[in-house]
Amino acid sequence: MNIETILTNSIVEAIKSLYNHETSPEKIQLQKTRKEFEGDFTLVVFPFLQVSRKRPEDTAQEIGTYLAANQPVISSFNVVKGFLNLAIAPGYWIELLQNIDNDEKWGITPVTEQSPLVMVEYSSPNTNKPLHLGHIRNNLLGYALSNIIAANGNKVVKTNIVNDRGIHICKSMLAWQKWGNGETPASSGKKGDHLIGDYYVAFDKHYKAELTELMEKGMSKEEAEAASPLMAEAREMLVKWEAGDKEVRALWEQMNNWVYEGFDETYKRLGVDFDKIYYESDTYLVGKETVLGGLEKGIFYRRPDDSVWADLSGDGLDEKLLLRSDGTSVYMTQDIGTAQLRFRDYPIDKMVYVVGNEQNYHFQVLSLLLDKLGFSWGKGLVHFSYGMVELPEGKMKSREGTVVDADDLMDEMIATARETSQELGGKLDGLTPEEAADINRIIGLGALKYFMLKVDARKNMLFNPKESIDFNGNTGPFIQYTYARTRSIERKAAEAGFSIEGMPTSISEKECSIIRMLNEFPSVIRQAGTDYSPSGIANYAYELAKEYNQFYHDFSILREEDAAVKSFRIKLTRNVGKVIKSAMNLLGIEVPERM
RNA sequence: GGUUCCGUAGCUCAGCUGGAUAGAGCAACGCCCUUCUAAGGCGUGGGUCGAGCGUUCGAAUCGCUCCGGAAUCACCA
Repeated sequence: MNIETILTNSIVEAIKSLYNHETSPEKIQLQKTRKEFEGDFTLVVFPFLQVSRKRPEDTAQEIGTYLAANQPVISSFNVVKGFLNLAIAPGYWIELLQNIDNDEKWGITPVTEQSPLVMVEYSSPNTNKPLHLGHIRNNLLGYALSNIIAANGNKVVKTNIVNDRGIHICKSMLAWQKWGNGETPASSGKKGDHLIGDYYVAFDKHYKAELTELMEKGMSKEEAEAASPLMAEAREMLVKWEAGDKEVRALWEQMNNWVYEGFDETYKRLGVDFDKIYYESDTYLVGKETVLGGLEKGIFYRRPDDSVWADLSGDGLDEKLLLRSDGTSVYMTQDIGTAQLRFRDYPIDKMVYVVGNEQNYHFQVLSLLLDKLGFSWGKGLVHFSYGMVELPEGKMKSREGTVVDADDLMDEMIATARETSQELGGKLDGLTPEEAADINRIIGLGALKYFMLKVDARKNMLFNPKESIDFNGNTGPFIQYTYARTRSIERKAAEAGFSIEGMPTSISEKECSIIRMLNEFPSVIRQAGTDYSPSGIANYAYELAKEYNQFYHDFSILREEDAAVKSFRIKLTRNVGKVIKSAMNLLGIEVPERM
């Protein structure tokens, strides 16, 4: 049984015995004792003053005396104002460490046949430009979230909806036809997604030039936009695409495939993956059917101009367009279609959408619409809404060239890790160039990933490419470094043929504190699964690493004379490593064996 | 204007189901490598937790009002 549960039960018992009053375990406020006080757990006694009818100090003293006499796990206690600090007997901590050591998957809830199925959608790129910094946050959050949900005993299906159709991709296609001279990823050496992105930019450049020209001839901006031949061509291409024009479709497929090859490379490098990918070109028609079905059932209504709408005023929202007057789909319709397909493919119990907070309203509406259409998980869908990544200059704007490209950023991170390794000197001696490169990759990406994941996902975050990423302090590399140390200790203990001989009779406060942290891990995972909070795991990993580094600095482990103490410390080290690795795995951050 | 979210140290962020003197890291300054990894450890300085009112034994945390910032309210996706 969990130590906190044991204490809580004893406290309930104490209150009953001392004051003849029944309390429920939820009312017991038990917290970690703060560093400046002595003890492991602290009971706040203020809530019991009413039943004890005594001063806070006296009440705490009474409860403490009772607990010390009746609960063998408690070795001593002290009272500060209304706070009862309880110290746990070393023997119990030692036993706890043993239990943790015996559990290979400490904190992870196994998945069974009966486990609910949670589908997590993330990434959701457009196929007209490469992934950027915002996508990185999305991908890392989505992947980490999937791991956390799985660790809480759910079946997880990771999914990606690719926005592969629409005017945006037509723009790239048109530009490529006009100015591409048949350029391919192979001929140019460019990644496919970057190649297509370049043509998207080229379209915009020519379009802008065209507008300027038209406006110089005296047109207003609106008139120029309407008259632009380039835009007209793009729209015409979209119409052809919708009509299934062979030539357009062939070009579309070829260009999209280039993009997918590029995306795959980026995803692989980022360390994220998907179980099932959906394409909007497959789902948008299904969405239209579903909406028309809803229209027949009277869930939606048709306006005189033939457009189809949902009236959500009963739910405190506005009316929402679902099909344009020309019968074509809008964004919402496509999401409904995607939901429909997914529901056919999987027995979904819960759906999680990892999408930026600019779409909060969209998902509020989607939830209501899906519910009205009869999807059991519609009402309970989770929009995991994350904040924007901002640059020192403000928001990223592709037109102004202030986007931070995902591939470039990863390159830079790895290069920085390499430079730092070299500066520190001797770090990667004795390794092959391949091994060293791999460690630099792990560290560089670890820094990036941890930086993105440690902050509360809901909040907008600031990313300063020059200053934000550091390798010291509260960073991924610090945690990785701590892990590498634990592995080094383990290796050396193994080389020395060290065997476990007995257990110490007393342990230091720092050691108690570390075990208390290891003991917390399952509830940290549970909490992160409840709040959908990767940052909770990240901050925990940092705290644990910091605690261990202090311990490492102050205590000798391998040079300890007493065999029992030594084996205890090695075991502690091993489990710190195990938990750090597990936490980092949940976040999708690799951890190096040495660095 | 309506709705939602955010405001904590110079900077980046924790802490938020109410609990002790509000914590880290970065940046600045000062110590510690003959020791299992110094990507480390120790120390110093730095705060009216946006403002005010309320709830109570107790508020960064809960409620209300205001001030600042962001997102959204499209026959765009």
